[in-house]
Amino acid sequence: MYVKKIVPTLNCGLDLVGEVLYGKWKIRILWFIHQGHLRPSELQRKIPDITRRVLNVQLKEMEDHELVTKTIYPVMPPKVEYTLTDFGQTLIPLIGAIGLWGDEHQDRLRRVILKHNAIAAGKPENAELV
Amino acid sequence: MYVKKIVPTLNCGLDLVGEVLYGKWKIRILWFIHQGHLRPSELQRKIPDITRRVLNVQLKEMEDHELVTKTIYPVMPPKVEYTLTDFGQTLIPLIGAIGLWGDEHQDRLRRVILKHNAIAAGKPENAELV
DNA sequence: GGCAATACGGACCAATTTGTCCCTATCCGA
DNA sequence: TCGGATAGGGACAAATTGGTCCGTATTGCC
Repeated sequence: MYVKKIVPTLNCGLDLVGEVLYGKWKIRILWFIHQGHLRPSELQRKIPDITRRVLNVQLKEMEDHELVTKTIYPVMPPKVEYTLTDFGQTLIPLIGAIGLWGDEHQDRLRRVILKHNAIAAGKPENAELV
Repeated sequence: MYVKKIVPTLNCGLDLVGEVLYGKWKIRILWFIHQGHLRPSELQRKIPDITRRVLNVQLKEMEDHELVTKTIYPVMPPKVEYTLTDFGQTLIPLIGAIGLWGDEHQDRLRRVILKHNAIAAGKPENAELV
C-alpha cells in the first residue's frame, strides 16, 4: 500500500472531506452501494471503466475510513457484500445533491470540460466549436 | 499544459462534477473567493500550503470551466481579481454543505484518516491509539 | 541602486493515483 | 477436464497531479 510522504493539510472540514472522498470513483461507488449494488462484481458491472484492482483498493480505503462495512460470506464461490455504515449513510444526501447539480448542468459542464481539454491540447480554435 | 491521454468518463452528473471539482485545492479556492478573497496574493495567504504556481494552474482551469472570471487591472503593481461566475455561484450551497458535514464530523474524520494512514504504513497496532 | 510587492509561466522533477499483468483458490456445469 | 463465476492481491508501469526552481516585468520606497 502506498504510504504518503507529504502529510495532508487537515485544517478545516473541507480538507477532511477531501481526504476521504478523493478518489476517482469513490463517490460513484458509494452511490451505487446506496442503490443496493452491494457485491464487487455488481459494482464493476455498474462502473465498467474501473478495474477490479482499483475497485478493491478504493473499497478498502473507504472501509478504513468507516464509510462502508465489508461482509465476507464463507461460501463457495466467494460472496462479499459492502454496505454503508451509519457514518457513510450521512454522506448520501450530499452525494445526491452533487449528482443533482451535475445532472441539472450537464450540458454546460460537458461543453466547458471539452473546451478546456481543447485549450489544454493547444487547439483553442476548436474551443468555440464544441 | 498537460493533455489527457485517457478520455474521462462523462456519463452521469457525478462524473461531470468530478471533472471540474477535482483538484487538491479547488473547493477551498472557490470558498475563499466566495468569502471575498479575490486576489491571488490574498488567496495564497489564506491557503499557505498551496504554491503560487499551482494556484495559478487551478484558477486557470476553473476559468476555463466558467466557474470564475479573471479581471486584470492595467495598473502597476499588477492587480488581478477573480470572482465567481453565476455558474460558480450555484456551487456555493453545495460546498457549504460539504464543509459543514466535514466540520460536524471532524473528530471522527481526523481519527479515521490517521488510522488509515497508520494501516497503510504497516503499523496497524498504532491504529488503535490515534 | 537594491529590495519588496504584484503577477505570469516554462522546464523539469516528485508524489500520488490509477491501471495492467499475472497468479491464487474453489465450486459448478457443460 | 476445461471454462467461467466469485474474490484477492503482489509487482510493476503509466497517467495525472502537484511542486520546485528559475526567469520575466513594473513601480515605489529607502
